[in-house]
Amino acid sequence: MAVTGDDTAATGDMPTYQIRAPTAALPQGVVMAASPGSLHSPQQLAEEATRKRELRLMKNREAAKECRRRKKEYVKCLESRVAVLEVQNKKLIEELETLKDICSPKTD
DNA sequence: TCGCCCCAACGTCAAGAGGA
DNA sequence: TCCTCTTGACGTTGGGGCGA
Repeated sequence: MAVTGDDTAATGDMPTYQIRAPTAALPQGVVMAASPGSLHSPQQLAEEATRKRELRLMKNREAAKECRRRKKEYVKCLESRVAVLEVQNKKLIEELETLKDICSPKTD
């Protein structure tokens, strides 16, 4: 997998959401087409067209699943970063208040 | 128990990006 | 220019919660 989101979670740069994965092997059950030169009759052509469509749908089905998986991962990463930044922000506000107390002149 | 709503996951289509 | 991949959009489906 080319997406390396975990190492940047909640710290530095956002992971690249859209990174192309190297083309994986065909899903199970997919059979490569016969060579086009071996097709002649309209029926054979129709079968070939159907087979190509089914192959395309199968690939896109898998691609959509993977795309959603990456998106969920990305969103989780963003959420955890938000959580970290909120804690950080809270600490800084507290620190600021402390410094204000220290530096402000006493008015008794 | 039933009908309704909400949500997550899915399959498909279409458009755009990028490589050959 | 063609082909493949990626992803947003949309409709469908199944499961869980909730009130009548």
